[in-house]
Amino acid sequence: MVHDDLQPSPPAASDERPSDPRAGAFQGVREAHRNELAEDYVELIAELIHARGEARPVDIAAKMGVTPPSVAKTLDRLARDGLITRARYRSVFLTDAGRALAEECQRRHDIVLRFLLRLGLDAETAEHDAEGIEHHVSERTLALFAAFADRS
Amino acid sequence: MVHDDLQPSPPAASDERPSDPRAGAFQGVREAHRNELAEDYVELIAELIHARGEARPVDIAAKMGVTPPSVAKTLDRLARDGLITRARYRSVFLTDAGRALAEECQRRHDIVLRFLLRLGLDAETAEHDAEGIEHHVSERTLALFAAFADRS
DNA sequence: GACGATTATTAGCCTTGTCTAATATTTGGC
DNA sequence: GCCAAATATTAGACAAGGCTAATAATCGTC
Ligand SMILES: [Mn+2]
Ligand SMILES: [Mn+2]
Ligand SMILES: [Mn+2]
Ligand SMILES: [Mn+2]
Repeated sequence: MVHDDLQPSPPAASDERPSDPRAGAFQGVREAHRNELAEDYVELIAELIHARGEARPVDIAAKMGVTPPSVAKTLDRLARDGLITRARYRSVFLTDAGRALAEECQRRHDIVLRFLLRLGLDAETAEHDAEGIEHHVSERTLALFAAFADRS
Repeated sequence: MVHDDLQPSPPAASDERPSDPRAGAFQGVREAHRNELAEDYVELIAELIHARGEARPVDIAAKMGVTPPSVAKTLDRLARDGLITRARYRSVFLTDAGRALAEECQRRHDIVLRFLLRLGLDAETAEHDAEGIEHHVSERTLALFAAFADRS
């Protein structure tokens, strides 16, 4: 027996837990939530820079509905992750990676929003729901949303 | 000057931050995320009880894709919040409140899922996206989803 | 250019939600 | 009924993300 493996192990599957099919969906949601705050921040920062020429913590705090210290801590994480650059007491800038992410998020946000409006939702509810839904829409779903939003 | 108020304060608004209109959307998303895990758990517990007669931590862990200790800690919070009852080393039961929440979540999950399928999405992606989207769908949006899913 | 108001940061606290390692309990097979 | 395997719990670590209070820096105005 040259290489009698003896493991009746399930068909490989590197290092996951038993992984009920359902588990994959929940893991995907947790993954989305890990990226969510960064996505909303870079998107907002891009908008502030576009609208006012700069993104200041005080404005980020007002738009996000959190306190300035919460913004400071989050910005530190974004800088650590290479999405922004910042100097003490100065406004915030996007790195190339941050700008790329922001554009991707803006595109996705826009599609989801237009989709909800097209479905017949009022503007305020559409914006409210889009802010959460956008992070849980696969590329495949996004394509269907876009097609529906743009249908004649 | 009997009662010269001197506060040019904004039109009341109890105790919120300056609250850009946008901030409300983000606050709503944060609120949804605070309820999310409880919702997924009670929904899953209800399903396990229906399918197998009981909800055991080991099965919850497999379906959620997390470790048993994570389940244990979450179940403690659910018990603290009055959604389940449990005895050590025994399976888990829903309270009336937990059962009510589970039914509400099942209804919502089902509508979102049927909507995505109706839109043309494959089953696996639909289930994946629905697991996240369901927590960010207002009652108003849900009604539109249901109408679309059930349209002739 | 000094000074008060605004803005930013720091320090420190708290909860949630994940994990691993160790321990306790239950259960099924003999 | 015993014992090993399966299951559950506990202990403890850690990161994220929110907060308040205190401090530091900047800015606008005179
Ligand atoms: Mn968002
Ligand atoms: Mn879910
Ligand atoms: Mn669900
Ligand atoms: Mn979410």
